[in-house]
Amino acid sequence: MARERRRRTTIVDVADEAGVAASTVSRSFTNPSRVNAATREHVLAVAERLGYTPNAAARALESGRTNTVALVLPDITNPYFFGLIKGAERAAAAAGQTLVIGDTEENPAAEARVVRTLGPAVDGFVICSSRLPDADLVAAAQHDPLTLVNRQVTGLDSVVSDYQAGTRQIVDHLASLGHQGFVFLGGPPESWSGARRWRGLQAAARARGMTATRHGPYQPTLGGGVAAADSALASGATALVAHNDLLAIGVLGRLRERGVPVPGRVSVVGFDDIFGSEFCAPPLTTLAERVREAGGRAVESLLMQMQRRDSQPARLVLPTQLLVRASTGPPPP
Amino acid sequence: MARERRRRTTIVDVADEAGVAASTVSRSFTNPSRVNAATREHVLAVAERLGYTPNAAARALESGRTNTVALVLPDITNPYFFGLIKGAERAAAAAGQTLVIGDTEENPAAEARVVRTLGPAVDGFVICSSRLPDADLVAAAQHDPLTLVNRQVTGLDSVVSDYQAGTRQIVDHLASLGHQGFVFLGGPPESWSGARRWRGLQAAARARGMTATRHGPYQPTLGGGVAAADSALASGATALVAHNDLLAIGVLGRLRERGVPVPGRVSVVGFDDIFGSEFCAPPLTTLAERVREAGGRAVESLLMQMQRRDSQPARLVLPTQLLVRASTGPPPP
DNA sequence: ATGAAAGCGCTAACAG
DNA sequence: CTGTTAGCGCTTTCAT
Repeated sequence: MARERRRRTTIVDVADEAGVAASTVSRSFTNPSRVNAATREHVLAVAERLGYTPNAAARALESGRTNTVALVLPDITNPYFFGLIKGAERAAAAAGQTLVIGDTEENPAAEARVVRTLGPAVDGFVICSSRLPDADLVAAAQHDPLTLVNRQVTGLDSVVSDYQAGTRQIVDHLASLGHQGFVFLGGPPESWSGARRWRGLQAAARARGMTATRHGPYQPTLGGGVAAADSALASGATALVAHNDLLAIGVLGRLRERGVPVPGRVSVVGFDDIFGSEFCAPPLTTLAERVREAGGRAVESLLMQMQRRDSQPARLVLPTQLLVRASTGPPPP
Repeated sequence: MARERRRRTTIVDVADEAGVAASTVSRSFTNPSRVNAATREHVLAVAERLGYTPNAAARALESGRTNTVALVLPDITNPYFFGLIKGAERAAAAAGQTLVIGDTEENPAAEARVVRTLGPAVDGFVICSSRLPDADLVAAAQHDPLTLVNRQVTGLDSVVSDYQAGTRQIVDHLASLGHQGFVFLGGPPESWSGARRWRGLQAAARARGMTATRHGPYQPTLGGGVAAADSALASGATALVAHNDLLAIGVLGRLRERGVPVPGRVSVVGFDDIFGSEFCAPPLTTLAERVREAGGRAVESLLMQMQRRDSQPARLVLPTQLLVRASTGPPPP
């Protein structure tokens, strides 16, 4: 069965059919104010009738603007990023931009490659949880507008969560329940946000006179929860704060497996409020970030940056919110 | 603080620096066989030194190929699509293609718009769970290569799951536990896969001499589970098969809220094996689809289709697998 | 094997 | 307000 493909309608086809010059058609689309309203209406009608769609590649070639922004992140399937992606996608769509997503597989080399190859094809980058050294990020920003999420680098735009306040909320919560200390189940050592979380927890614990011990690093996955739970249990801790919800849910699973009551014997706190943390067993107490907003704001900041070039870098810090669910309670007597 | 941007290196820069013509540089990249090996090596070295990256837009303009494929789906944040996205992304990357994702917000008009505007910018489409009528899909395929996921239309490439076998597995499982019938909690009436699922369940039930009743339609979300659970409970059913896991998990939540033991009083089965279905309470028995493979195969089928144009449409049917977890058991005595 | 030249579809001066 | 004229960076004949 033959599937033929029609040649796509170009601006010239529309111009001929409408009896005007190609540039008038172009202006009718991109610069409506500089064309007679009646002419424009006619052109648009003809374009519509012919099924004309501007060719993005051609437009990009001339104007240099691709109307495409790239969202680069370590792993699309990590539920932490879902909201981020959606937020970025919405913001991009609202601004008439196409969003391409680059998955770096948690790999710095792949990340560098993605940024390099996508460079000429996009107007700018939103890079999340980058694994690249500061210098590389600064260098990349030389070529293309750039906004970081979950990372701050001097001179670059960024959107991060307020871990200082957030970790204090967690520690206050545990303290108010009567816990004397907690174990932090650490994630990857290179994780920028992991470091911030731990630092915040330490500071808040110190201020409260609580003990804070770090275990790990563990894989920030469900599977990582097994070792993390066992280690924490052996330490006799009454409260566990996990690097993220994925790990926390894994910990919960392991504890159930070992018949350890939560929160009767240990309380568990996570970070992120990912999909699933409300219906795992027991529902997880966690520090929610405004990930969706972060994604949206990052794109907006990027677009803004493209408008007025030389300005102060925008550093956004988003508030966090502690969701107290069923995985935390008083320590055992 | 001024952030300057360097002009990007072009093919001409490389040509000048290497002392050859631009066309030779071009050939060195895209047609290695038609250039002297030594020249090519030299050109490549110079390109590397200058940090040259081909401009995709310019390349697309001339060649017509954009090396970009679009993945169009109703909702990026729906966990059902995570694996699909990842699979598609991997397959695209492996083939040197960029993947852009179009979110249609479950909206046929938005879907049509996405397909139309993305058309000239991509080499082809993978459209998942399309809400568009067959005719529109066929029309779209006139312009661009197209592969459908979760949908079959005569003459078009498609990748779907084997619901016939899958639903039989579900029904056999329930029968083997001693259930005499079940209630199907339906999703959106327009859902192609929902219709297939129900049809398969009915057929399998008939073959087994079981009763199958459809309730709904319900929103295929966690929230939809409230009404679905209440309605099913009122009917006195001993087993519920939900339109998808999202709904099933919502049902589980509602049942717990009402103090109904699962599977003691009712068994619950879902579809999809989404993230979370293994750690909800109780872990969900569900029919797993090979979503990741589906995404990958769809992209591959698309790429294949772009090579040899007029051929038989490829219709792929992927096997499913019943994951028996803790939400199903014998009916109450 | 390589170079010169002609566009791809569109936008952006520059005239008129 | 609109048409003409150059290209954007690259690929692709067509010569050499």
